[in-house]
Amino acid sequence: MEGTDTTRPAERGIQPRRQPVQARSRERVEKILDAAVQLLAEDGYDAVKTNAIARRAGVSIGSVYQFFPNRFAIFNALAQRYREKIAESLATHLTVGPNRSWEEALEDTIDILAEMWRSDWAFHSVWLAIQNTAELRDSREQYRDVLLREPLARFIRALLPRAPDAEIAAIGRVMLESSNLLLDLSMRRGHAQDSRVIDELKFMLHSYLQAHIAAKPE
Amino acid sequence: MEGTDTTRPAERGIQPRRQPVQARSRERVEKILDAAVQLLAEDGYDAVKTNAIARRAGVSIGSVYQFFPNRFAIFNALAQRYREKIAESLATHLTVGPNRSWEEALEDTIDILAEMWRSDWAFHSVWLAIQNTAELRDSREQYRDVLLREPLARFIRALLPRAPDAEIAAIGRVMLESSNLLLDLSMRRGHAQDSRVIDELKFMLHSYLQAHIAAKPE
Amino acid sequence: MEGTDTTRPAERGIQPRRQPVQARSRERVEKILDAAVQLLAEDGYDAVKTNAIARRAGVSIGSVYQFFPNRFAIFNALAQRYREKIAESLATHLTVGPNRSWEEALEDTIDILAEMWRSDWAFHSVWLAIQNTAELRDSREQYRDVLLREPLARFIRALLPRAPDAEIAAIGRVMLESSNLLLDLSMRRGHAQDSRVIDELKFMLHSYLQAHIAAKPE
Amino acid sequence: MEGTDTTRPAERGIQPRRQPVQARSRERVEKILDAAVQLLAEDGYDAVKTNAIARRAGVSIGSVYQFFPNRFAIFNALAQRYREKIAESLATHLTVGPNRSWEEALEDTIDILAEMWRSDWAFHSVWLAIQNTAELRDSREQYRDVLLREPLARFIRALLPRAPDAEIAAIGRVMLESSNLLLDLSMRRGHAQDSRVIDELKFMLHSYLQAHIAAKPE
DNA sequence: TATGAATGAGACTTCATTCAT
DNA sequence: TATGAATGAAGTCTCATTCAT
Repeated sequence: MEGTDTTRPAERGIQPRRQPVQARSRERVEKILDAAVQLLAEDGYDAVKTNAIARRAGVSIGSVYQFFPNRFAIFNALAQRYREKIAESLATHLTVGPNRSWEEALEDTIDILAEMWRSDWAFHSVWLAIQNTAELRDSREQYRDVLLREPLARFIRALLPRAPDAEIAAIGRVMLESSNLLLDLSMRRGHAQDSRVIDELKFMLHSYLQAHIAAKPE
Repeated sequence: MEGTDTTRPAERGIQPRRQPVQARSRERVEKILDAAVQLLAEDGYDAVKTNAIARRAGVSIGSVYQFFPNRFAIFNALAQRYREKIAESLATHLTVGPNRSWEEALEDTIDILAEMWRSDWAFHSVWLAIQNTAELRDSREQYRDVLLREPLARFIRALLPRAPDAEIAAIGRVMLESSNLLLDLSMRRGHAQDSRVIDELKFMLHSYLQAHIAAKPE
Repeated sequence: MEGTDTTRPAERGIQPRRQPVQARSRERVEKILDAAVQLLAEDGYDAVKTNAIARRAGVSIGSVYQFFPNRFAIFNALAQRYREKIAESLATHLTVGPNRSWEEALEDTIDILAEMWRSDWAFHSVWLAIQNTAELRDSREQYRDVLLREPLARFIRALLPRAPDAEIAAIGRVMLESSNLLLDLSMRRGHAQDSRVIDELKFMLHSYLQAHIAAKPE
Repeated sequence: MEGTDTTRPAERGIQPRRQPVQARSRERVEKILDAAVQLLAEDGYDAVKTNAIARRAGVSIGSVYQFFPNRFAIFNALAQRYREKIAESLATHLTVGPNRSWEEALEDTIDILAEMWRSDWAFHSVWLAIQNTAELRDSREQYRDVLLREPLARFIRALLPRAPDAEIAAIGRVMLESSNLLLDLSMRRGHAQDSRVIDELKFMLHSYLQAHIAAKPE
C-alpha cells in the first residue's frame, strides 16, 4: 500500500505516509492541514493545489509529500480531523439523562455545532470537497458511519426504544445530513451566521423527533 | 452575419457563447450537456474535462467551445437545466386548493422529485459540482432564488398567512435544501433508491410544517 | 501550385486563388484586405486571425478562402497592394529633368510618401508583418526588387552616372530601407506625424547623396 | 522559502517570474534564450512556440515557465539581452576625446556593431519580433530610450553643442534606427555580411552628421 | 530529513481550414 | 457561389509529483 513503489502512484492510497511522531513533525502536519483548509474555504476546491498548500503552510512541497502520498490524502486527513471534532461534540452533548431532557440535549448540541461552524468556515468546505472526489469515496462512508454509529444512534434509541435498527439508522442519517447542510446554509451569504436558519434547524429536528415519538407510543 | 459571431475570443464568463438555433445545433448542445452529466455522475467533478466531454458526446472539442466559452459555462448550463426541471415540478405539484390539502401537495411533490432523482442519477452530481466551484457562485444564488421565489414561497404562505416574509424565506430554504440533500442521500449506496429515506423526508417536512402551523394559530 | 489539391495545404502557395473578375468580387476582396490591414495596424500581427478578418470585412470566412488559399496569401496581397502604391509614387515623383533638380525630386517624393504613411497607418504594419513571416520570404524579395529596379535605380544613376551597378543598388537599398523605417518612426507615439523625423530623413538622404556626388566628381 | 515562490499563478506580465540565482539556473535561462533566438532567426516569429523552445533548449517545458510567465516574457528578455550588449558597445566606443575624433568614434562603433550582427544573426530577428508584438509595446520604448539617453545623446551633443534637446533626440533616433535596420540589411541574403551596406551606412551617417555640423556653425 | 528546482503529462482553449447546406 | 458551423491539430500553460542536493 505504500513506501518505495514509485511506479503506481495511483495505488498509493489515501492514508498518510507516516504518522508524525516528533512534536516538530506533528506541528508541521497541522500547519499543512490548516493551510489546506484555509485555501478550501477561501477559494474553493479548485484552488487547493499542493504547491499552494505548501506555500501557505510555510513548508516546502517536499515536506508535504513526506507526510502525504498525494493530494487526496490531504483531503482525507482533513475529513478525519473534522469528523473527530464533531464526533466528540456529539458524544459529549447529545446525551439524555435524568436531569437532561432530549430537547435540551438536541438544542445544546446544535448550538455547539453551530458554534463550530461559525468559528470555522471550513467545516462545510471540507465536507463538500470530500463529496465531490471519486478518490475519497471510502472516506465518505466513514464520515457517515463513525458519526452515526455511536452517539447519534444511542440518542435516538433513547427516544424510540422499540424502533428497529434500520429505522434508527434512517432517522440518524436524516438528522445528520440535514444538520450538516443547514449549518452550512446558515453560513452562506456574508460572514455572519444566520441565526434564523439555526432556529429553523432546531425547530425542524425537534418537530421531527417529536412526531416520531408521538407516532410510536410505547 | 452580424450577431452570429462565433469567433470572438472568450469573454471570460459563464454564459453560453451562442444559443443554438437550428435543431441540429440544439441537439448538439444537448449531447454535450448529457456527456458532461454522465462524466460527473460516473467519475466525479475532477473527471469533467472538456476533451472528455467532447469525446463522450461524439462531438469535436471545437464544437464544445463554439457553444461554451469555458468549462464552467458547461456546469452553469447544467445547473440551469436541472433548475428548470425542478421549478416546473414545484410549480405544478406544490399547490394547495379546495380539493387538495397541503399534505397531499407535499407528498406528491416529494414523490415526483424522488422520481426525478431516481431516474436521473445526475441531479445531485450537478448540485455538488455547482457548490464546489468558485466560478459558479452566482449561479448558485440563482438556483436558490428561482426555486424559492415562486412556487415554494407561495405554498408556505398558504399555510402560514401571517408569517413575515423573512420567516417564509427561511422555512423555504430549509425545506429546499433538506429535500435536495435527502433526495441525494436516498440515492447513495447502490443503485436503488432508498425509499426509507424518502419516507423520512416526507415525515420530517410534514412534522416541520405542522409544527409551524400549530405554533402560529390565527 | 494551386487548385483542387486539398491534401498539402502548405504547398498551396501564397498566390490568390483566383483573380476576382466581377465588380462584386473585386469589392469583396478589397473589403477583406482593408479589414486585414486595420487589424494589423490596430492590434499587431498576432491579432490578424482569418475569422477576425472575415468578421471585420463583413464577409463569411468561406468567402475569404474563396479568394485566398491561406492566411499568408492575404499578407502577400497586402504587400503587393502597398508595393504598387509606393512604386507608382516613386515613378511619378522621383524624376530628374531640365526643370526639376534632384533635390526637389527627393523632397517631393518624401513628402508624398510621408503623406501616404500619415493617411494610412498600415504601411509599416504590412512591411513588418512581411518581414517576420517565413512563408513570405519570397514576397519580401519582390518588395525590395520591384521598388529598387526601376524608379530608384534610375534616379540614382542620374546623379552618379559613372557608378557601378552594385554601388547603385547598395545606395538604393540604403535609401529605401531608411525611408521605410523613418517614415514608420515618424508615426509612432501618438497619432500625429512627427514632422521633425521627416525633416531629418530628408536632410539625411540629401546629405548622403550630396556626399556621394561630391566624392565621385565626373 | 519566502520570496522564492515559483508557483504563484502567472501574474500577466512580461517580466521574468524569477531571477535565476544559482549558476545552474542561470545557465538554464541562457539555454532557453539561446533556443528562442535560434528559432527566431531560423524560422521566424511564428516558429517561436514555447514547446519548441523547450525542446531546442533541452529543457522541460515546465522549466521554461518557471522563469517566464509567458512567451512574451521570453521575447522581452531577449530584447533586454541585446539591448544591453548594444548599450555597452555604444558606451565604450561612441566617445569623442582629445585623441579621438567623432569620425573615428563613429566608424569604430559601426564596425563593432557590424561585428555583433555578423557573429549573431539574431540581432535583427529579435528586433523585428519586438516590433511585431502588441504585448511588447513597452519594451520597445525602453529599447529606444535606453540607447538614446546616454551614449548617443552625449555623442551628438559633443558635435552640436548648441542644438536644442529635441533636435538631439531626433538625430539620435534617426541614427539609431537607420543603423539597426541597415545592419540587418547587411545580413540578408546568404550568410555573409554585405560589407558594401556597412560602408554605405558609415558613409550616410557621416554625411548626415557632417551636414548638421556644417549647417550650424558656432 | 528538508528543500525546491525540475519534470512532463495533460488540461484548456484557439484558430486555420473544410465542407455540407 | 456564399455561408458559417464544424473540425481537430496544435499551442499555451498548469500543477502533481519526483529527486538531486
